[in-house]
This record gives sequence, structure tokens and C-alpha cells, in this order.
Amino acid sequence: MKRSQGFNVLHPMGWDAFGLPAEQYAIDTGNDPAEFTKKNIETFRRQINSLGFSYDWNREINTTDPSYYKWTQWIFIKMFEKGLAYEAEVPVNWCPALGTVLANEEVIDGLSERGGYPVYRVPMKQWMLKITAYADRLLDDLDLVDWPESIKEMQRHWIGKSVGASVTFKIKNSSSEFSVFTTRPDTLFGATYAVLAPELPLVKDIVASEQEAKVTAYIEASEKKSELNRTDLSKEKTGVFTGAYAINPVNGKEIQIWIADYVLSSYGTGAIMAVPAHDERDYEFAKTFNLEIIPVLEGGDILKEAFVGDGLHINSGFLDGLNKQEAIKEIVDWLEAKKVGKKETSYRLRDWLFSRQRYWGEPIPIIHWEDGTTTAVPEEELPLTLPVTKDIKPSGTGESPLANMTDWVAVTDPVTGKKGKRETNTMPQWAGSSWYYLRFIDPHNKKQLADPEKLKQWLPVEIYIGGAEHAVLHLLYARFWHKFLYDLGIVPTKEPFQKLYNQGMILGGNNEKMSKSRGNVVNPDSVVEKYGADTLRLYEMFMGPLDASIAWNENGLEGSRKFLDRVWRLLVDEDNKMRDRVTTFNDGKLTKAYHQTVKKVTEDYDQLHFNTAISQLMVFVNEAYKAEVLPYEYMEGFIQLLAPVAPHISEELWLKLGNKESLTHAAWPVYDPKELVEDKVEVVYQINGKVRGKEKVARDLSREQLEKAALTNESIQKVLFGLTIRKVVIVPNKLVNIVAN
RNA sequence: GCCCUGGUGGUGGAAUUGGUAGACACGAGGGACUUAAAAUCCCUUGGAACGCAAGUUUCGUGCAGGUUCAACUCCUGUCCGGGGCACCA
Repeated sequence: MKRSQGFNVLHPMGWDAFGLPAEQYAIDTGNDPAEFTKKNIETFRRQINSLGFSYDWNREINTTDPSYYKWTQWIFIKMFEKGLAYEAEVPVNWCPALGTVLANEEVIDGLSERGGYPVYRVPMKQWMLKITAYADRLLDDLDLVDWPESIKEMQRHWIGKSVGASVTFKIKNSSSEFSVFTTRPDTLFGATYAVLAPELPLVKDIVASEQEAKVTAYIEASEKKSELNRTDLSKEKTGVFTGAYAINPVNGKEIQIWIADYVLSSYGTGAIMAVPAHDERDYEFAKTFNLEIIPVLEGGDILKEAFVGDGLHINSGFLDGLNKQEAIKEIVDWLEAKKVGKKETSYRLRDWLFSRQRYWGEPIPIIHWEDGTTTAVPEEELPLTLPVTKDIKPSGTGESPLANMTDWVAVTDPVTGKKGKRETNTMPQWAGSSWYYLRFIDPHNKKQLADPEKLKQWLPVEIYIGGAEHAVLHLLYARFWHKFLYDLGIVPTKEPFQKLYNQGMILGGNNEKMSKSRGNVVNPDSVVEKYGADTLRLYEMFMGPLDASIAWNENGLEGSRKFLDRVWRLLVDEDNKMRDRVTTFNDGKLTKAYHQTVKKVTEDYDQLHFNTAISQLMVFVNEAYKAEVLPYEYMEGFIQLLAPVAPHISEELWLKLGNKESLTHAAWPVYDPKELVEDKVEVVYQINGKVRGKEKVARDLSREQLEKAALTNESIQKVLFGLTIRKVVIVPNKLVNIVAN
């Protein structure tokens, strides 16, 4: 439609084909992922073409193609140069029995999905991308885009900016100290114990000898739990006392230091001050382990539950009598003056764990030299390609299978003769998909990621249609990369996607997500063969709103086919000729319906409301069946309206009507608003809000005329008999509501 | 546990800012055409009660309240389904 309206439309298709499933299949079958990925892509391309989508295959891209991932690697090197890519020790799901690192989805209840072997969280050196450096911009620039509010909310929530303070606690009989982050520094007087995340290195330094056994056991147990697992167990609080005490800086009080897995090392400093009187989790924990609870805010009943509302401070020394806002300011000033804390902003967003211990991903273009230095592969050597192999085996050490390929791994500096090893981790699937929309704009460019002039012409992406499962991760990563490229002066816009729309899924007949393991997959090939591509397209669009998930149902499919047949018979007779009813003569009987249809369908398409657009097309066809003459002009317009959902039949009918050129180049039909103006409107008469009558009256009657018309209406008078009119509400051209008793 | 999202006839779903609930389609029922069937065309179709009938009354958008002349729509509470999650300290 947009093309027919004179817009220049970029409608490309690409393949994001790296990733775990392909790797698994390669390991299982001993095939080269590059080969079967190519075959699969060919199948998909054939199916897509059979449905008549007008993709521009000249712009096809494939994230696994070296000429594409050359630029993915190039972006990584730029990040590395800017200090945004760094190495850190991060826990992974290590499965000793399989000799490999597992993805979260491969771990079920602490055991590997394949084989059921135990899985441990162990630290491993990994590449990280510093997305947190962009946290504020990722948050603030959400205001620039036209996205559903719920998605923006999810991203805001994910970034999770919160303003509070850090407070430093000294440890009794020790030179160590630790900081906590709190959004409620004003409740510091109520801090009766502190909790550290079990994996914090400090724990081992401070644990008292008599508690050591218990603490070690607890740490080991929590290593086996994933973070999600920890949340699952949130109802029952667990934890162990370390035997150490911290000094509350505000009153010198000694408080116990515990470890518990409800405190995550990844958020804030991995340590909290617990104020059980005014935090629900701390309250539960304190109740479980019988720890002291001191209220520092007025209101609530700490015998029953934590009080999280606002109240005047009590038991809080110099904060007594202040409200939350005043007290926070006062205590932060105090902490800063005493140098035991300061105002601080914390984000829930963590840096992006960017490496995978896999073969089937973009190689990370980094060399580790024997002298301990680390450099990026020189730009002119890109792309750094994956070594071809049919024999992908786990390395056994937790490294990627690439570690086995010693020829590939070993490098020697041609100038100095220095020896080095290539990075064997590869990039996650998110990498290639974080910038592919840029490559579509200039897919064959050998010199740069894309021509700046072309980027300027096309960006930002006007509408991005994708699944809701990408609401946070993919869309946040892509925004991050885009902003980074903006800072490098490569892309001209701050945001990649102006408008966002989440399409729903078509579910299997049993109302579950289609998947091979559920056996409810519908292959488009068989549907296209039985009913035709147009029917499939029409039905998919007619099933319901684009953003809803709906179960597949073949009955409706027949209905869609019937409609298309009906359209055909409306215009074409048994001899396969255009019907005589289609003529240049216009008796005006279809005029209003036609203009209404053009208006509604055009507007609905614009908003992606395909189901209601199709229903309007059906209404028009029903009208047309009743009409004696079918004005040529209207029929042409109708076919154009139908074309986006059923291109094949539309094109054929278009030719039947005597056109020589394809309809894709014809201008989109327009409606005349004058034809839609009604001189009579139906007005509803209500009594006490209930419909008691309706009548067609002239348009734009005055309030007085409408009231009079209502009161003189026969059925209204009947109901009104014996009642006293209290009030009359009038909505011009719509209704009259008489309040009476 | 938290966050997001949804709940409308037998079914998929419509319904602008609060203003005629159920568009359109599927299914079902009836009729026409046919030797018959399929296909096609036409009619009926939210529930209940009343009526020979045209029709009338009444209930009805998960449930319970509230605001309003008027609520699928706004507010409060609650139940159920779907999706997400990293205990926001």
C-alpha cells in the first residue's frame, strides 16, 4: 500500500543463522553448520516466495556470511578500542560430565538437560560489553521513540535506575570494610544486621572460625543454584551467620553479618544493610532467624509486617521527626561529611556478557600474546573466518570447540616473531542481529558498514515489527550498538527504530506454541497446495489482530477461500470473461459503500488492523452482490485494496479488467469525504440510560429539535407515561437520554 | 514472589473520546436449485421468559463493588489464563 501511495519502501529479508540449535545439530550429526544452514535458508526462501511476499532479495543478508560478520567483528574491535569491551571473571554453567559450558535453557534444576549431570556455577574469563556506560541514554532516549508504553516500561524497568546512597560499614576487629547500596539511607538507624552475597570474596576473609564449616557449605549450595532458582526459593529465606560483626556508622552499634542468597552479587555492591522493620524481605529474614527489628518510622505494626510507607522518623537520633525526603537529604549530608557514604545512583542493568564457549558464532577478533598482552586483529585482516570442520567436539575444558583447532588458534607476529593464541570464544547470537537493519540499507558495500549517504536517506527504521520476546534484550542491545555507532559518527540518528509493533504468534491447534516436540506444526507448503497462497495470507490476517496469539484452525481457512472465490465470481463469468455487470455506467448505488471501504481499509492498513480491513472488504463484496451494476472504477479500486492481502488473485483480476500493467505500480485509491456525508443520522432515544427507541433524523439538528423529536416519539411517550422528566442529556447526532422517574 | 498482558455468543473476533454490545467470518438451523449430493444463492442465529405472530420484557463483556444521565471502556478489590523475571535492597 505504501508503495502505491508513492513511498519508497525497503522490504528486505535476512537470516540470523548463528546459534545453539545449529551447533547442537552439527555435533549430533557431524555436519558442517555452514552447509546445512545454507540448505535450510533455501527452503525458507522458497516457502516465502511461494506466499508471494515482495521481498527485495538483492538485499538479502546472512549473519553467518563472512562478508557480513566482517562488520560485526569490526564493530567489536571499535568497542574494544574504546574500552567498551573488556574481560572479566563471570560465572558460567559448567558441566564437568559433558566437558562443556551450558546455556541457561540447557540447565534444569541444577542438572544438564542432556544426561542429567550436575552443573556448577564457576567463574570463567569472559568478554563483556559495557552497556552500563549507556544506561542513562538508553533510559532517557526512550522518550524519543514511538513505542508501546508497555515495552518502554519493561526497558525502563530493566535498566532500573534508582537513586540512593552508598554507606560504608567497618568490620569489627578487622581492617576490612564493605559498602552497601540503599535507596533508604534514612532508615540507617534501623539497620540491625547486614547481608552479603555468598559469592563475595570478602566473605572468606571475615568468616569466624567456628562458623567456617557452615558458611562454606552454604556457599557451595548456592553455587548450584541459578539466579532464577534462587528467586523460586524466595518464599523460604535461607542464610548463615558469618560470625563477624559490622559497625553501623551512624550509631556505632555492632550488627551481625550474614550471608544469604536473596542478596545477589550482581546488583549494587552485593551487600545490603537490613532494615527489617521497613523492608519486606529483610522482615521475613529477620523473623526466620530471630533477628532484632527496630522501627524507625512512625505508623505500621512491626509485630505483624514490615511498614514500607512514609512516616515521621523515630529512634533515629538527629533524624527524629523528619519525613522520608527530608531525612534522606539530612543523612546523605551527614554521611558525606563523615566520609562514610555518599549519594549514589545504581542501575539494575548489568554489563552484557558477550562471549560464548561455542563454535557456531562470529569469532571474537582478539589475539592473546605470549607476553601477556591482548590486541585486536588488524582491521585489514577481517573477516576472521571460522575454520571449516565437520567435527565439532567439546573441548573438555569449558573452552569453545575452536580450542581444539590448534592450527587456527596459533598465530605468529610476522614482524617480531612473537607467538600468540586467538581468542576461542565466539559472539552470542545477539551480535549479528544488533545491527543487521543497517546492512540492509547497503548490503554489498565492501569498504564500509554502509554508505553514510544511504544511511542518512533511510534511517531511522520507520516501523519495526517483531515478537514481544525481544522486548528487552534484543531491542536494548540493538539500541546500545546504534548509540555507539552514533558516537562514532557512523549512523545519523540517536535511535534505530522509530516505531515498534509486536506481532502475535499463530499457535498450534491445541493452543500451544507450535513446535516439533509438541507435534502441532503446520507446514505452509501443504496449506498453499490445498488452498493457495492468497487464502493462507488472507486467513492469517483475518484471524484476529496482528498483535494477538491465535490458534490455527482449518475451518476458517475454508471460509477465506470461499471469500476469494466469491470475489472472483463477482467479476468473472463461467466463460472466464469479465462480467457484463462491470461497466462504465454508475447508478450511484455503490458509491457510498465504495468510499467508506476505501477510507476504512486504507486507515486500517495504516494501523496494521488487517482483520477489520478485510471485514470491510467483505462488507463491500456483500453490497456489490446486491447491486445491478458494478462501476468499473469501483471494481478497480476494490481490487487494489484487496491486493496487499491477496496479491495473486488481485493481479489476475486486474488484468481481466483490461489493464496491461501490473497493479503494483498503480496509484492507491483515494476516497472523497463528500461522498461519506450522510444527510440523515440515526439517533438513539434512551430513558434512564436504556435504549427505548431510535429514529432517523436530519443531520445536525439542534439540541432543542432533538429533544422535541425524542419527546414526541411514539415508543418514548409510551414508556414515559406517568413519569416525571428530571433531566435530558443530548449528544448531537448520537442520542437523547431522558432521566425520569 | 515481582513485572507485563489478556478475559466479550457454540468459535475467531468487532465496538472512535465513556454514548445503540456482538460488525465481519466460522459453526449450527431452515429454505431455493438438483433425481440426489457437492458447490452456489437467500433467510435465521447471545441467553432466558412471554406471544399464534409482527414482536415484547429481561439478563448479559471473568467476578464483587464504585463513579456517571450513560461503563466492554474510568476507579478499587478479586479470580483465572498467557508471557517475562536478574528478590530493584
